[in-house]
Parts: sequence; C-alpha cells; structure tokens
Amino acid sequence: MPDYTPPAPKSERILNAAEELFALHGFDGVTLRGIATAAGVDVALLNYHFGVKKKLFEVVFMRRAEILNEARLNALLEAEASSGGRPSLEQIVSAFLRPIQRFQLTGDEGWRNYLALVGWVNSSSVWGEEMMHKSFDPLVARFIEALKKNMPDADPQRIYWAYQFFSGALTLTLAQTGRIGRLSDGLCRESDVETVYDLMIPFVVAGFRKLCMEHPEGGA
Amino acid sequence: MPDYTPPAPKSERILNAAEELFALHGFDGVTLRGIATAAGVDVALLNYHFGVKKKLFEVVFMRRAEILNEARLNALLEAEASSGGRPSLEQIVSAFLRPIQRFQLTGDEGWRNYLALVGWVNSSSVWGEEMMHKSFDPLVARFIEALKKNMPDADPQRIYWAYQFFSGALTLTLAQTGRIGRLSDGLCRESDVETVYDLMIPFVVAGFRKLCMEHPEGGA
DNA sequence: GTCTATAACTGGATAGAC
DNA sequence: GTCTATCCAGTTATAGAC
Repeated sequence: MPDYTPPAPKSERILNAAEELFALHGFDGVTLRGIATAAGVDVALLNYHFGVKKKLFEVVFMRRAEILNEARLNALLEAEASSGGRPSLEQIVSAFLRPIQRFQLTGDEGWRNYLALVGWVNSSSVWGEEMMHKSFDPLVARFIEALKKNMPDADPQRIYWAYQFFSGALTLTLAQTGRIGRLSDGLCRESDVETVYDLMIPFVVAGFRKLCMEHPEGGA
Repeated sequence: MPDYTPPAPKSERILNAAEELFALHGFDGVTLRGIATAAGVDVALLNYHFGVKKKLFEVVFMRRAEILNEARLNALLEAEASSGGRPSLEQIVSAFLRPIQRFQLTGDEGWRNYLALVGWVNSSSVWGEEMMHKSFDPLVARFIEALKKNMPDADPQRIYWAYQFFSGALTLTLAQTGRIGRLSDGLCRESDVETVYDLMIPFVVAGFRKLCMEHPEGGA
C-alpha cells in the first residue's frame, strides 16, 4: 500500500495541540496533561521531545514565525522591486498584511490557531516583550525602515506610534475574541478574512498619512 | 489622634493586589496565595470576602469599569450638549479616550494596573467576549450610536470594523507590554500618557473618515 | 473578621522498564 | 521512541477555633 498517508509524527501532533490550547488559554491556562490528551500521546513524550514547558511554548511560537517572516519580507522586496525602490504606503502596509491573509485563506486550522496565539502574546506584559522582540522585531525594523524612506520628513516618533496603533488593530483581530460579532449583533464576523484586510489597509494608511505627513502648522 | 489615616481595609488591599497581579499574569498565572502575600493578609480572607477565585476576578474587573463608564458617558453628553447635538468625530473619539487619560494622569497606580488588565482581557479569547460585553458594551453601543448619527451615510459594517481597529490600537497601548520602547530603542515610551492620545485621536479619526465617509465609486 | 490547620486535588517533571 | 509509575511541590477551598 504505497499511497497510505501515515499519521503525523507524534512530536508534530504535540506541537499542533499545544498551539491550539496556548492560543485559547495562554501559557498558564494550559497543562501538559491537557496537551497530551488533545494530541493523543503520553505526557512523558512532551518532556522527551521538548524539555520543560517553557521550551515547548517557545518552539510552538517560533515554528511559524520564521515562515511568516519570510513571506512578509518577500512581499516587501517585491513591492520595492515593482516600484523602482519607491513603494507606496499602501504597498508597504499590504506587504505586512496580505501574507497573513493568504495563510488564513488556506483554511489551515494550524495557522488560525497560531495567529490567535500571536494576538495573545502581543498583548501579554510577561511574554509580549521578549517573544515578539526575538521573533518579529528584526522584520518589523525592516518595515519601519521602508516607512521612514517613504516619509522622510516625518518625525520618527510618530512613525513608531502609528506602527503601534497598527499593530494593536491587527493583533486584536487575530486574537479572535468574537467581540465584534457580539457587539454588531452578527453583522460583522472576525472570521470574514476576505474583507477585513480590505478595510484595515485603508484605515491604517489614512492614520499614517494623518500622523506622519500632515504638519499641524502647515496644511489642513 | 483624629488626623491619623487608617490603613485601607483588608478587603480593599486584596482587590488592589489582585488587580496588579491579574494585570501582569492573567487569571491562571496568579495564585490566591500570591495575592494574599502581596496584600499582606491571610489566604483564607480571600475566600471569606469574595468567594471563589473567578468571583474575585470579576469584582476586580467591575470595580473600576463602572467609574470609567460614567466618566465616558459624561464626556459624550457634554460633547453633545456643547455642539447642539452634533458632536464632531474628534469630539466623539476624544470623549472615549480623554477620561482614560485623566485617570492615568492622576498617577494612581491602581488605575494603571486596571487599564493594563483591560488590555489583557480584551485580547483574551476566553475572558474577552464575556467580560467586555458585560462591562463595557452597553456604553460602547451608545458611542456607536453617536458615530452612526455623525456619519448617517456610512455602511454600519464599516463603523463596527473601524471601532474594532480603534479598540485594538487602544488596548495594546493600555496593556503596557513595553514593546514600542524596545522597538524604538527608547525613543517612545508607553508611559508617555501626555502625548499618546494626542496621536491616537487623529490616527483613529483619519481611519474612520477614510472607511466611513469616502465612497470608493465617488471621490478620492 | 481573622487565622490555623488540613482536606482533596492537580501541577510539572522524571526514573526506569520495554 | 514510548509508556508505567511515581515523586512531591504547590493549588483551591473550607471547617473550625478564636
């Protein structure tokens, strides 16, 4: 039987189960026993493959960060190449967001869980600084560079703050809390990945323009 | 000795300690023993005053929500009164944010902890929906109403989404993760409450305008 | 209201057999 | 690589004395 697909190796099943549970309940809200049960493996295997709990969390978090970083960097490089090195604000923001959307649109549950986890980590005062810095800040610095080049007259402080607001808007949406659905009485759904970025991009671009390209003493 | 200020009642010391620890570590990352130690009281007192752990969390979360809601509602009513019932977008967004800023500027550590806790809850898929809905959504609905009245031609879906981006930008800043400080190499500090809202308000207002007042088939 | 004492249980981690 | 068995520190929660 050559066309029999073997079950995923147990170490991978562990990572997938951990990803989902950490995204839902955070680091302390999840037990190794809970992960083992969800993965259908023995508890002792977690220790064998990944060592202590914190190490397992880091492996889960890093696994897809590298893939996402590469996709985003490629999108930025492409935008720069196709614009003769002068990408528009829309192109820069899109290069940051569209790769996320592409992963979500594959329907892969693993990516949905992972992105919710990123939303959780980004808002955690304990995990946020260290994990986001290690995994994403090198790439974010590259995007900030592109923004500075696009708006050379802008106060850098305003670019960082605008990025912070941008990051918050994104991560709350990734976190999948269901709140907008409840607030809008079902009119809007967080899972509506098709349209959310079509709205987020103009929202964010308008904010950047206002903060970084309009000077209070000058026009408007 | 009539001008001797007594120490805060133990039940209040418990709430203050719980507020700080929950804000830092979330619900599951905090133990009742840790709270009792931080408050300088016996563990059994937590149970005596507040019952089970979840109930204590809810009391902590509700305590200041009501104060904040009232301040925000008053700010909105004032904006409506002073504008003949037609507050500008800036006025509405300011009525939502400036009361938070006022509480932060008092320097009261309790408010800083509480607002970080709100940031954490808003991004939690377990706690976010229920707690935010119960504590804040009635007031938020009132603000959405004001936004709809200000932009009667806007697609309501776009108003809800813009609010979602707004809410994310705010809560990430409240969460006090220290990330923007690290990313900007110390150039920006989350604790710089004096200026952050002066930037957040125009950022958000520009986003609302773009999403809700410009029609793709029409101008710009 | 407050503290002592403890019940009843769950947590992470690992030694050692297969 | 995998599972059985177990250690034991730490957890919530409460009964009962003061």
